[in-house]
Amino acid sequence: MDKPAPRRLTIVDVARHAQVSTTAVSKVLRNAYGASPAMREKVQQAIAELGYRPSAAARGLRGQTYTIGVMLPELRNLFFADILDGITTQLGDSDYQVLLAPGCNGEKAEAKVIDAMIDRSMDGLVLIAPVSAKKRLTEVARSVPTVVVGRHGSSPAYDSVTDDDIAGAALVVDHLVGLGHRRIAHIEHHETDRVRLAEMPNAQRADGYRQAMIAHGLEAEIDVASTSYTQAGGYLGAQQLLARPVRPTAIFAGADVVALGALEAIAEAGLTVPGDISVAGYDNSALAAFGPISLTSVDQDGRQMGANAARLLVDRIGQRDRRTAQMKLSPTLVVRRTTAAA
Amino acid sequence: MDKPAPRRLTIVDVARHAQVSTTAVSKVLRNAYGASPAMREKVQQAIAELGYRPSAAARGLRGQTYTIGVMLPELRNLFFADILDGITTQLGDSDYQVLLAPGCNGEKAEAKVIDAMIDRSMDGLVLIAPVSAKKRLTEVARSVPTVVVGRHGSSPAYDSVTDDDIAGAALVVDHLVGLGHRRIAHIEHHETDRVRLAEMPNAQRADGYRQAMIAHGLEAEIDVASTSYTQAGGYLGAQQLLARPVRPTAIFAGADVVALGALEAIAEAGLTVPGDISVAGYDNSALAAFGPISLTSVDQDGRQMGANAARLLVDRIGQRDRRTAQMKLSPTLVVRRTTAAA
DNA sequence: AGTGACGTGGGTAACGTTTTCCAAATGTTT
DNA sequence: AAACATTTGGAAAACGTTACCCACGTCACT
Repeated sequence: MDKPAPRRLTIVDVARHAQVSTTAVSKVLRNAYGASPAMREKVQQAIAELGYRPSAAARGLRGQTYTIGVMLPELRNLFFADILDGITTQLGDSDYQVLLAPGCNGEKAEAKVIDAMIDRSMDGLVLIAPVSAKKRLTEVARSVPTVVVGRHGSSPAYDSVTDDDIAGAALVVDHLVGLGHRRIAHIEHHETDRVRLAEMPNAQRADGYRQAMIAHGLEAEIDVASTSYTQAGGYLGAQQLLARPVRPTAIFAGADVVALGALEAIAEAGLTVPGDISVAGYDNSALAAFGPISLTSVDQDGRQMGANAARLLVDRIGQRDRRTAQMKLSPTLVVRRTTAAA
Repeated sequence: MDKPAPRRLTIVDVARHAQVSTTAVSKVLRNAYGASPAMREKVQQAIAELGYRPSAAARGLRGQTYTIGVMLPELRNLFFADILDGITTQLGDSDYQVLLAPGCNGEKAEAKVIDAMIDRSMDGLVLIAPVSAKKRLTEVARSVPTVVVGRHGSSPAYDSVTDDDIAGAALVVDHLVGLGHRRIAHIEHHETDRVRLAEMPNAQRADGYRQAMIAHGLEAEIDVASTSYTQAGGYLGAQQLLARPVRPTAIFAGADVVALGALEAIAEAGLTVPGDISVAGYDNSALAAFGPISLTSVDQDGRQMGANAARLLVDRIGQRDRRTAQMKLSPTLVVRRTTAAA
C-alpha cells in the first residue's frame, strides 16, 4: 500500500529520453543561448512527456532558484495583503515563485527571517516596512537584490517604493478643515529611534499632519496621542484625547486599525460618529470599506506599490549594477461616513 | 563604493578555522551522532567567530532544508492567520523555518504552489483547506511529509487536523432553539463534487445543521440557501431567505464573512438584528469580535489547530512510516449581541 | 593477551544543476 | 579556395553540503 515513491526525475533522465546532453537540456530550461529551435522543441517535448521539474535546491547551488522572498511584518494588516497581491500578479506569468516569511515583527525576528531567506539562496527580496537599521538593510541589499517598500529615504544599495505619507496626511487635514474642523487631533505610532523617525511612514504621517495644521494656521490646535499602530493603540489614544479639557472635534488616526480602536473608545464614551466627532483612518483597507464601518481613509493603492516593487526587483536581478531608484506614489482620499461638518 | 560582497563562507572555511574535517562540522551542525562534547564546543566557537551560516540549497541536495511550507488559500481570512500563528509559535524554537505560499485559491493555483514547494525540497508541508482531489493529496503526501488542516476524511498517507464542524453547527442550532427559535435557516457554500461534499468543512457544517434540526424535531423547518462563503454570498443568501413566504427568525451563516453579508441584506430590508431576526456566524474571526458588529460565532481555536499540525508534521518528518493520525478539535460557541430570544 | 564493542574522527562519493570551456559544423567574407 | 566568424552541441568541473564507510584508539570482558 505504501509504495516507496519513485526516485525523482532528473535532468539526466530528460537528456537520455531526448537523446541529447544534459547541457542542452539545461540551456533549454534557462532559455539560454546556444540551442537551436529544433533542439528546443525536442527537449521541451521530452520534459512534457516525462513530467520533469527541475530541483530548485540543485539550481540554487550554481545559478538561480527562481524564488522571490517577501517579508511582511504583519499578516493581519490588509494593506500588506494588497501589496502582496500586486507582487504576485506582476510575477504571475514569470518563472519566479513568491514565498512569504510570516511573523517578522521586531528587529530580531526580522533579522532571523532575512537571514533565512538569504540562506535559501533567494534571487531577490521584497522587504515591506522593515524596521532594521539602515546599515543592516544596506548589507543585505549588497548580498542579494532587494526592494524596500514603505520606508522613506534613499539608498545606493536598494530600490524603494513608498507612498507619499506627508501628502496623505495633508489630504486628511485639508478635508477636515474644509468641513469646518479646527481641533483636529492625531494618533501616532510612538517612535524613538532617530533614523526610523525620518524614514518610517508613521513618522512621516505625523510630520505631514503637523505641517498641514501649520499651513492652515492651526498650529495652536496640534494635539498628538502617541501610542501604537494597533487596535488597542487606537482605543488608548482616543481615550487620552477624549479626556482633554477641550475635546477634539476630529481624530486623524495613522492607520485604519487605529481608527477602529478609536471608534470603539468613542462609542464607549457615549459619543457618536460623525455627530460628535469625526474620524479618519489611513490605508483604506477592506475594513474601512465595510458597510457598517464606512471609514473615511487614505488610499495607498497597495497593489500598485507591490506591482512596482516586483518590476523593480526583476529588473535589478537582471542588472545588478544599475542605479537604484526611488518610486513615490500619490495617495488619494476616500471620503465615507465617519467624517462630517463640525 | 559598491564593494563586491565577499564570497560566502562555507563549511570548508569553518573546518579549516577549527582545525577539523568538514564531516565533523557537518555533524555538529546537524546534532548528529559521532561528535564529542569537546569537538562540538570547538566547532560551535569557530562557527560563531566566523558568522557562518549553512546554505540551504546545498543541504537540500543531500539532506534536509529545514524549511516547512504552508499553503494558505486566502491571506485575508483571519482564521487562517490564527492557524499560522499556531504553527510558527510551535516551530519557533526549532531549527525549522516556515515559508508561506500566497494566492492559492483554485485547484490549478494550488497545484502550482504545491509543486513549487516540492521543487524547493521542503521538508514538510502544511496544507490548509486544500481543494485538490484526494488522489493528488495522497501523491503529494507520499513524496513529502504532509499534514492537511481543515479537511475531513482520513488518509493512510497524511495526518489531518480538523475542527468538529458537525458539533459546531449543532452548538449554533442548540443555542438558537434554546432561545425559542424554530424557523432557523442556514446559508451554505454550494458544493457539487462528491468527495469534497464529504470532506470539506462547509459541507459538514450544513450536515451538522440538518442533523441538529432533526434532533430537535424541526425537520420540517430545515431551510438552506446555497450560495458561497463570501460576503456577497451571504448578502444573496439572506435576500433569498427573507423572500420566503414565512420568514426565518434566525439565520445560521456558515462563516463570519457570510454573516456580514447577511447583516447587510437584513439592514437593507429594514429589519433589525437581533430584534426581528437572529444571526450567527462561524470562525469567530476578529471581525466577529469587533464591538459594533459583535457577532455570535463558533470559535475554532486556529492557534491550537496550527500548533497541532506543526507537532504532527515534525513528528512525521522524524518518522515517516508511522501510522497517520486524525486530530479533531471541539469548537465552542461565543454568544454575542446578534442572537436573542425569538 | 586476545576479542569484540563502542566512541570518535575523517576521506570520499554522491546530490542535480549550471558554467566554463572546447570541438565540430556551418556560414560568410576576401 | 582560404581564412575567419558564428552557431550548435557536449564533456567535465564546479557549487556546498551530507551520507556512507572505514580506521584508529580505548575499554570491558573472557
